[in-house]
Amino acid sequence: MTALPPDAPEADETHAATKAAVFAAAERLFALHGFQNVSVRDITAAAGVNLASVNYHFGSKDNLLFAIFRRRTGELNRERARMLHEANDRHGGKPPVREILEALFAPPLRWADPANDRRISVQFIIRARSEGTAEMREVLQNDVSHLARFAEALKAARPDLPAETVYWRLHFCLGMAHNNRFVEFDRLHHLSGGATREGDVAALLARMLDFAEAGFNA
Amino acid sequence: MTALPPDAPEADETHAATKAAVFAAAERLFALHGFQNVSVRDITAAAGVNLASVNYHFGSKDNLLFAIFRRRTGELNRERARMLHEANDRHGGKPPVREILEALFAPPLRWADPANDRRISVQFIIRARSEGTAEMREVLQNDVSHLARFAEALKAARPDLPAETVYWRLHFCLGMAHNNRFVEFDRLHHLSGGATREGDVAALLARMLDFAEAGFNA
DNA sequence: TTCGCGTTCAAACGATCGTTCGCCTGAAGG
DNA sequence: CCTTCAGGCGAACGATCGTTTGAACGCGAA
Repeated sequence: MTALPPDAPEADETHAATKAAVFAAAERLFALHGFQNVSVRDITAAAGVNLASVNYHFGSKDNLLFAIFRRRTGELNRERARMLHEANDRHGGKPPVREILEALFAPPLRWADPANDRRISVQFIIRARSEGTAEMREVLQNDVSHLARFAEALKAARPDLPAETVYWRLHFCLGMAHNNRFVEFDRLHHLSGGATREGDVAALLARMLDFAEAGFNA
Repeated sequence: MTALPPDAPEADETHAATKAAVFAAAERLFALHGFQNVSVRDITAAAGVNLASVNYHFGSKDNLLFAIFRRRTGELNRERARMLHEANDRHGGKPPVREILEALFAPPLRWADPANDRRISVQFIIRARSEGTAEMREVLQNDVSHLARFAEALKAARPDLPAETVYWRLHFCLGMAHNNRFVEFDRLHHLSGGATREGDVAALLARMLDFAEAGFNA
């Protein structure tokens, strides 16, 4: 019997608590230990469900990772686009550089707040970007079309800059954003002798915007 | 076997060509596909040696990764320290921010030059930072003491800035440096429609320094 | 009740992994 | 000559992996 799992496309709000438990446990374990270092048995054990649940509800371990990545990146991109849209409305379609970069930096930073239950999702996304399988590059292509709106907004905010300069500086900003991992925070905390704390996300956002805005307007 | 002139820059005690072949093949495969995605059989097949060679010459697969990481990070840190030392000599012990950051950015960028045979080593280091095992954190601790010299130099160049601000901005600069992966370059190239090329490392270094210097002096 | 169906369960399968074992080669040293 | 031994070789071991199987369970509908 080739029983295919009932794959509801987006609104998979089925009554199966097992699927949600697997999803949550997998996201957490992947974010903490990496995709390859977490086995299906680890996931199902942490979720308190049967071993076969992963393949039943998601088809395969790769599909599970893909499903988590697709949902979280979709949520993140939507929130970024919403903030960019609001900045457009506030400034008649031509927001300044700082507010464009704020729409890029603020969503993942707010998620990374220790009081936010999405804190683990940011770590998952950042880690998935590094260990991305070839299957996830198609989502990254969609991510490119999403970033294009930020590039256009930045080019409109600084029409005097060459386009390739805008692209490179957007690349530098993305590097800053993707570097906000637990490991890097720990190293920074150890380097500074405890002077730096990432707990205050509002202060960290201001620091990032100060740095990135000045760099972009160099 | 008589001691033949070691054209390979490895400073190993043995004269076994097999060990060097394993080292080179493993570094290349790890950099391209990641640590977990490369098996010992892949390495030995690419090196044209026997399967048992890895465990004979390096003890284990983890030790092999560790040996490559230790050598490459040592070389990179030494070159960075040398450039920082030269900048100190040029400016009487108080070099400006831009030259400090150049000592941080230039070595891995020069290695990443397409004409440089160390190009793959930079990709290995960057990838190893992301997938680092717990065994490699001790090397990262040594890396912290290495970065401390850059932090001190930056604090001396900008004594008006709070120390924690210097640490955070150094963290941002490291994020910029660690983001120079093939995947990110490809995405940037695709986003800009081909307007950005990373081939000219001198131009890229200038772009990074323009951005980072302005951000640091914000 | 009986049936159908979605879901969960224990158990195993086949593949791949890192590692180890025993044996063979070939040159150095007496 | 024989001995020694580091290095290379094929073959296998034990473990773990993702996945599949077939039966059992729970429950609404007929």
